Amino acid sequence: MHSTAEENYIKAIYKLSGGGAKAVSTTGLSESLETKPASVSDMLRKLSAKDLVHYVKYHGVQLTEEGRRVALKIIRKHRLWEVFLVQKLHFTWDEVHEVAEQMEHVKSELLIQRLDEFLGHPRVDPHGDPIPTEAGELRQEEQRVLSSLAVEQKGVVCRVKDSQPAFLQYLNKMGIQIGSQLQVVDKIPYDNSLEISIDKTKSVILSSDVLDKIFVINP
Amino acid sequence: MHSTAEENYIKAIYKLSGGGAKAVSTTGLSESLETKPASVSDMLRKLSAKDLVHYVKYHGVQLTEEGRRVALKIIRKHRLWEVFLVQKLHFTWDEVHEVAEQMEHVKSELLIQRLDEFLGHPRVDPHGDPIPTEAGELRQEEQRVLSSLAVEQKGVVCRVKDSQPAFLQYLNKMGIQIGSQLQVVDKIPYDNSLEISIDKTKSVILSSDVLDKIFVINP
DNA sequence: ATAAAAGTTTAGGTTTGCCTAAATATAATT
DNA sequence: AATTATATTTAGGCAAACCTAAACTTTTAT
Repeated sequence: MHSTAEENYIKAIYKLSGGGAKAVSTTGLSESLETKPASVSDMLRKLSAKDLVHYVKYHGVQLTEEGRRVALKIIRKHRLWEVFLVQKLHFTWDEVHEVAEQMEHVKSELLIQRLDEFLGHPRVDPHGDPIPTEAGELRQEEQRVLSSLAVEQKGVVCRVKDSQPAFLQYLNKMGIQIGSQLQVVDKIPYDNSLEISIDKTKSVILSSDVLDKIFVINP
Repeated sequence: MHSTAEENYIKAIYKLSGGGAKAVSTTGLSESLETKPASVSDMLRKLSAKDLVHYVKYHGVQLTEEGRRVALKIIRKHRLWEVFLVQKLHFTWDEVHEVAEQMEHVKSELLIQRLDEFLGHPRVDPHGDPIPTEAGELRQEEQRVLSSLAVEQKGVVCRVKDSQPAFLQYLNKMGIQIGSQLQVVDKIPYDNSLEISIDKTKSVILSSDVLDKIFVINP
């Protein structure tokens, strides 16, 4: 098994490299992890010995296939815990990160399987980022603007375009958050507003201004 | 804040001393923590410097008031997570410990507050052990053997004495688990068996053997 | 093309938490 | 009371993960 420190390096490399694609610099990592470059060099040598990264001195690191697998596992755990914290314990978006950062290192396959089940196999975290599958795949969902849905069509909120407090508060009042299950009930042709049902419980009318700012994926 | 290792020592001292009462030996701790006695001596010096324990060389340790406070906080976290794992994620009694052992070290006041709320402020963990309050108090519920209840009396199952699979499966079949609400319906003097109603729905006859292994607290 | 600047690695050191082996204190036995 | 046995501590080391300072590469700018 890997140490917490190792896991944090792997995760940081994954993020900085944009999913394991490009190589990452020592300084970049040291800034991201808030450690000194010398410490990073140290750790990269160790990770390289474990074949979690390809490391060429003075020329940066990249994740190996195995490293990428490990990264996705950690990210899966992190995002599932974020969903738990927001949906079940009513944390706000800004409160979750620090705690999820700790929970992601708890070791138990069964725990994550059961948590995933308990949460209803969510596909995005509270920030709208996709949750890797158990198999370690990061399926990129096709995102659509809510305004583009036809009557009867469904979608799960995955992203909002406007992050101003006023807008977020409005969504909150409506009962809409990332992960909410929406369905178009009716279309009002006069002003292109839509009647939307939220989580199969209540329904509201949203103006086309608002509809243009909400993105959904297929349920 | 305290390290995971420190927290584990504090918890072990608490447990071995029976709640912080008596002093605990180096060897006792080393066995309980699966480390060598020399390592324990080492750590005790450190904990003593932090005033978490009273440590007199060659004569054992005891928790200070502060140490006891810390211990109860950890135990509270551990037991709340156990409740979560069993009640929400459907872990079995034997699967919870290892995982709760890791989760108890996650640092966040808010997390524990919210978890407690989410679980409905449970008073005992899945093994029937009491959960310390947020204030750090261990209210000791009076536990009674089920066999000691008179006709009409009620109780909530808080623990069972026998943890062999056969017995647990039997209870499961009967529909009895920790938290079940029981009431004595009738007494059969011939063999001291009792007719017990379970969660106000059905009722069964339990032999005195079984009755002696089930403990309840006042509802 | 070469010197200066920036980035990276190595060398040597620290702390935490563990280890073994040796020394010392306490307890048990004769 | 003296000796043996057991428990505990001290001394010296090791690995992980960090640090600073110095050495070395690569890049940039003259």
